[in-house]
Amino acid sequence: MTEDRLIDKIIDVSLRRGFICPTAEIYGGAGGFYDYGPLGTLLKQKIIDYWRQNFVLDTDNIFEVSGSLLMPESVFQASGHLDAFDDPLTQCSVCNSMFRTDQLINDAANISAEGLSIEEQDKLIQEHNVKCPKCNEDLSKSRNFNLMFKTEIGPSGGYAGYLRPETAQNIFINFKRLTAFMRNKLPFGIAQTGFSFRNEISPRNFIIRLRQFEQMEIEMFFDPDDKEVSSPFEIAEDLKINFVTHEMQEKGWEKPLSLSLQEVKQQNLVPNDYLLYFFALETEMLIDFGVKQEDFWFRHMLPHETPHYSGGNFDLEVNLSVGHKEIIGNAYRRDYDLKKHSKASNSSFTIAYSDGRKVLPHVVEPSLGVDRILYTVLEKCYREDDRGWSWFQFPSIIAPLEVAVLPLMKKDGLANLAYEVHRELKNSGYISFYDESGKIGKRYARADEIGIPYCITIDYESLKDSSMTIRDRDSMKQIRIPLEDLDITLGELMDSEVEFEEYEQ
RNA sequence: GCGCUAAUAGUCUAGUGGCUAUGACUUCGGCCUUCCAAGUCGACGACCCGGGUUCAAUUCCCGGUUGGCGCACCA
Repeated sequence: MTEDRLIDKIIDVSLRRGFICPTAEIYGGAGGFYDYGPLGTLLKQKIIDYWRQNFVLDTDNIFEVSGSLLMPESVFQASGHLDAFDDPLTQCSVCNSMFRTDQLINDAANISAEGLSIEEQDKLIQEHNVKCPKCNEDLSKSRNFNLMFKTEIGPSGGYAGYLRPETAQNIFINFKRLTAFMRNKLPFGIAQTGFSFRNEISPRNFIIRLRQFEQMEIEMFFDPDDKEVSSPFEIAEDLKINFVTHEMQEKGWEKPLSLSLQEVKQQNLVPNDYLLYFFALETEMLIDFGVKQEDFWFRHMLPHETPHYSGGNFDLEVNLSVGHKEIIGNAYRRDYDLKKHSKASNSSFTIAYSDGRKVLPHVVEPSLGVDRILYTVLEKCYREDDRGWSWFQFPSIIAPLEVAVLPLMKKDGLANLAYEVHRELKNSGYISFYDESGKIGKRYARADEIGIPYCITIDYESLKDSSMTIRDRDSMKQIRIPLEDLDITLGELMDSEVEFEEYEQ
């Protein structure tokens, strides 16, 4: 058991306790698709709620929208996804290795095959006698592999549609409506959460690489001449973040730099201050979710890792048991998307100032992977002892179930009173769970395993004076409080306004 | 997508060309029980899918699906 990899333990408890399971499992499943069960859904909802509150609602100039998952081909023609996601692949006839045709041509003949048709590319392979780089044998005819899911809209069949490969495009194509709503004033942000789809060649690692995944994104539009954030966006200059520069990657690095946002700014490590604004929110979010700061960093992506139009991409990477994984991408997309859609749709996306100056906004995009963040939380909150028992040390703010109400025993009216308390907690808005089966110790363990932070126990003293105990998951200690204080005390504990130890006397 | 490998209750696992396919834990019900999974009685629950060989396939063969590892891919 202890030899198991951490991810296997996470999968095991996910299946057993209703967090996550494979989609269509009884029919053999489908690679890259997972369903969220009761606890997984609650946990995911809490993650999204946190993002909505802290990234969107707490800021004046950011609003959330909700766009279609399926959109017509013209959108992706304009966005570039149809070309960029459509890779011609060729295969060696002997060793069966797969290669991207355009890259082979580029490597072997030093010709850019970008934009050429698949037939033209195969012709170039023949003309230049390009062979398999591994075993020098003949290559098969190329075939296209498109990472987007295609379907048809309507009954006639002539109107192609695609599932969106990122949430962002909804926002760019609605830009005129959105600027009107924002009364043509920069800066502003448009947020969106929802599913995106990519037909990945090889999904791996549970919910780390999925074919259907959920994103939380903001497109932050600003005047490119105005690199510093303006009100109401303020930067927590003293906040320290972990950062990996281009230079460090060239030399080889072991530990990221710990820099204050002010230092990052002074050293010109990022192209604009909006990135810093989101670095701060992302760092605070992960810490609030129970991830230690030493376990994640922002890495300035190398030029070959970013699209040509990027003004700089900064991945938030986490040190997970399955390797260093990107769970958040911060992309400075400049005006690439607006420019493309403006041209393709023949509409103007510029914003005019009163002095007559016109500007096409630039955009910074913090793109948060919900599933990857959720997996990170599961892994970083997972605890086990030498008996092999495990539990999740979820911070209250994301615990799927917030409180369990347990009668010490079922008999003597303890169960009835406990159930009443449970109903009252539900009425007060807590996500409360009632459990009366078996023994009290077993029920504590069951509650711990799924990370319930507090258990309310109803005992014989409760029958006399309506008092009850609150048990803290992490210390296993208990305090006794009167019924009338339960709501407030629990609320203070959940909000971390008061530490559990302070209630002990 | 390629190569290697695996697939038996919710989880982990034993085993077999042939009666009714092990065991543990979990779950549910009962008894016991005045605070941290270990007492007791009982119950539910499985051979990944399709084809082939065979009198008979969970077992052997072929194909597929899914997972793991490696390669490739990841604008």
